[in-house]
Amino acid sequence: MIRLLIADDHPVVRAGLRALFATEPDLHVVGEAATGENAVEQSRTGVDIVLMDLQFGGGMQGAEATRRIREAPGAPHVLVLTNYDTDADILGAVEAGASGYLLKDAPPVELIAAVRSAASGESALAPAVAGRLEARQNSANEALTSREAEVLGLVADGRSNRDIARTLFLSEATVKSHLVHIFTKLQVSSRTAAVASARERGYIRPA
Amino acid sequence: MIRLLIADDHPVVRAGLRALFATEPDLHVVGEAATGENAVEQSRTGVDIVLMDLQFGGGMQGAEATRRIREAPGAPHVLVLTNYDTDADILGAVEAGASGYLLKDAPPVELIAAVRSAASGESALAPAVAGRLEARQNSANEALTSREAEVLGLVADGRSNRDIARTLFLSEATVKSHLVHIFTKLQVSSRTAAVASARERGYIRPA
DNA sequence: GACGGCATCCATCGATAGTTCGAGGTGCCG
DNA sequence: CGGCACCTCGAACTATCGATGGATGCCGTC
Repeated sequence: MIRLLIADDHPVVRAGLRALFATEPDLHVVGEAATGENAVEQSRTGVDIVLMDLQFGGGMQGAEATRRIREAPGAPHVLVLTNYDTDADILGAVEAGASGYLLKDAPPVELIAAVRSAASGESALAPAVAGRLEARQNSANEALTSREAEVLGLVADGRSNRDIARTLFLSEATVKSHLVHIFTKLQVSSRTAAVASARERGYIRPA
Repeated sequence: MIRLLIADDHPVVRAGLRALFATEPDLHVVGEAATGENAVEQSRTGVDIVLMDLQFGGGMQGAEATRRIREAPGAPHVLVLTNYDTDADILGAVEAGASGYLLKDAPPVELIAAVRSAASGESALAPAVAGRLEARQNSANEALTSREAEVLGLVADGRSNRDIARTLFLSEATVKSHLVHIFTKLQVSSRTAAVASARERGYIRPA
């Protein structure tokens, strides 16, 4: 018997997961949480698996909640279930101690299988997700330095090179220099393409 | 008796909606569609309300599907049910002929109420959404034309003016002209700033 | 039908961004 | 200490962008 805790701020999604697991005799949904804080609390009450959404309307986010849940001794496994497969999200979740990462549009069969493997201690990464993680490892050399990320962040806000230079107390030449490195690492050739690429890869917050 | 068609590419969400409406004796889910195309087909089979997601994994998107559904004589009402409340999405859905616009994190009660009002021909906009629409009307002077939005979308993907020109079969000069109008309306002075501003205002998809 | 308003289209020219070299300074690590 | 990675800057050059100004056609109004 596997006891499940569902943590998602969407009532509809919670109902869907509940309905889905109702068809499996050995899976029992023993709790629902609509916030990250609530999920952490309920995870202490004797559950085997936490199904965790990464996005919550407000307050603690899924990654942080996952970290807190995993801190406790004998903590349940956390299976992250989210909409997006951006690298930043995935990496954040895995670093926080998630045993698996699934997308919400995954077929039910896959979802149920993932719960069972997580319960037996195995890692369960959706194939598409696993591929991305691997790709990221292979191209880890193209990670931006903190200074480059800082510059890129300002570029994403629509600031000009001169403007960025003044903000960071640099010469315009230095800003351009950083940009050249950014372009190379992201394999693009303009600032707007760099921003687009960075968004895709999850280097920049979506909104 | 109200017959419902659920159109969403997430199995979990479909199950959740089904479970949710199962508690209401007068609401009957008579079909599910996982694609926009499928939703259009099934809408002809005698349903009263279509619950439509805007985002689909591939193929026809929700707005286009809504438009096609509403084209038919005696077409069912379409209730858009989505994750985001960006202006672009809302306006697109309403223009396509949606009777209502709800967010997926809305409480079930609100959702069920919306279905009933839509069935009786009323318009059902979530309060938060209605506010945004009104705000948009007030500042309607800065609304982008469809051509401008098209250009801006390509700019946000990091494409160059020449590239955009070729894609839209225009001269580069025309693309620049559209950009000038976009800049004026958004009160910015560079393409990256335009993209940043458009994101803030919800003219562009978050991810 | 003359009119203004608007969306779409185009061309020229100064301003900005990006390239390509160069180089000096720092801090870290084996 | 000698590499190495990172941050910093300059200067000259080219490509692209953005500003300015003008053209067309469509639509609704009076």
